[in-house]
Amino acid sequence: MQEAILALLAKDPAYGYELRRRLEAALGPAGGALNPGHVYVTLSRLERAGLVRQDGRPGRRPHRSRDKHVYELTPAGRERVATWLNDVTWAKVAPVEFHLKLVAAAATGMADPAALVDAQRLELLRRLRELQELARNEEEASTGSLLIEGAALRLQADVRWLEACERHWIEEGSR
Amino acid sequence: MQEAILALLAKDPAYGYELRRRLEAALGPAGGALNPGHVYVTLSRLERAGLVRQDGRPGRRPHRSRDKHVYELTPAGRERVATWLNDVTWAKVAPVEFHLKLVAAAATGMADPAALVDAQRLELLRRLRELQELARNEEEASTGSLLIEGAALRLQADVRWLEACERHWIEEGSR
DNA sequence: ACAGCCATGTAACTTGTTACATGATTTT
DNA sequence: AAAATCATGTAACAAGTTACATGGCTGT
Repeated sequence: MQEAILALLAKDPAYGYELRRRLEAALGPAGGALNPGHVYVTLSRLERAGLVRQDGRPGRRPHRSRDKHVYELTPAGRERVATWLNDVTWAKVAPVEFHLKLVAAAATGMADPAALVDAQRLELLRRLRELQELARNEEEASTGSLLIEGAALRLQADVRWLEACERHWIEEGSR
Repeated sequence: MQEAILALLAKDPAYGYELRRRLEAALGPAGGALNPGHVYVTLSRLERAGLVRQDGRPGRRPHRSRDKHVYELTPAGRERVATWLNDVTWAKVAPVEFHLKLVAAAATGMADPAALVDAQRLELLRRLRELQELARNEEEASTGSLLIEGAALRLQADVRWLEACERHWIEEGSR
């Protein structure tokens, strides 16, 4: 979130409500809803951290500008964006949670691993269809559709992984 | 984390340090290190929430048991585990962050999208090799190797997605 | 005796998240 | 005039994370 807002401000100064709109636009329909309060919380924290400041020029805009609080990056903020852009960190991608579920199900007998895999696959396929639906309403080569494709590729990988889980846990179970 | 600890306790009662070991064992080398303090923080929060309680039988173990705090699930905790097992929620999987980087790079000129994609691909391929290395040291059909495969499949999907990013942002840029 | 692992915890901080309150402006 | 949208924020809590402090036990 912090980086997202800094990135948007790197383009040009803006006030909170618009940041929220821009963020939703940048993420497209795959991004999901966004609590409006969150933006302001984040902005004030960024301000406290000295990465962002309130634009000093008040009363500048003649039209619909009453008490909008326009924020802009400080030099420190700009540097942070630059660092972020060049940082190749990639969030951990192991599907840890479901893996734990299978382990727990097998160890406790509280659920059947095969049933878990089945239910999960149905859910993932449902999500894939949902994404296809979203893609259909999105312009062909928009940045939003690119993000949708990223999500879809991962989901497909997860579906393939579920097959591996099945082989592992079912064949294990039937031995 | 909370669910992870509850899941482990569903198998049988345990004390903090052992939970940590079991968790690392369940996740295998792909899970990454785990701050020991975290387990205790989580346990005390779970206790406050009434999902976990300290085993009432003290001095039970004749051997190396001095002041180990053994925790077990409460009925509420057990129910929570059951709910968790049957919940097909799947964490959002869109590669949002890198997408934002590309948008920001293109909009601000602070970085070259093509360079970002290249650097990122190198990093992902490096991680893939790392995973292969881990898999080699792991038993053939262990649960740990299954998790590694899940991570690898996602990484491969991400690499393919980077190619889509390239097509999108590079061809866009050269027009 | 000493190193190293076993074992537990607390204080402090960061981030995400929600619920709620407030009021201006625009549209119908 | 009412409803919807624009716009800003605060209080409070939940969860992850780290740094640090403490002391017992075990093998050499």
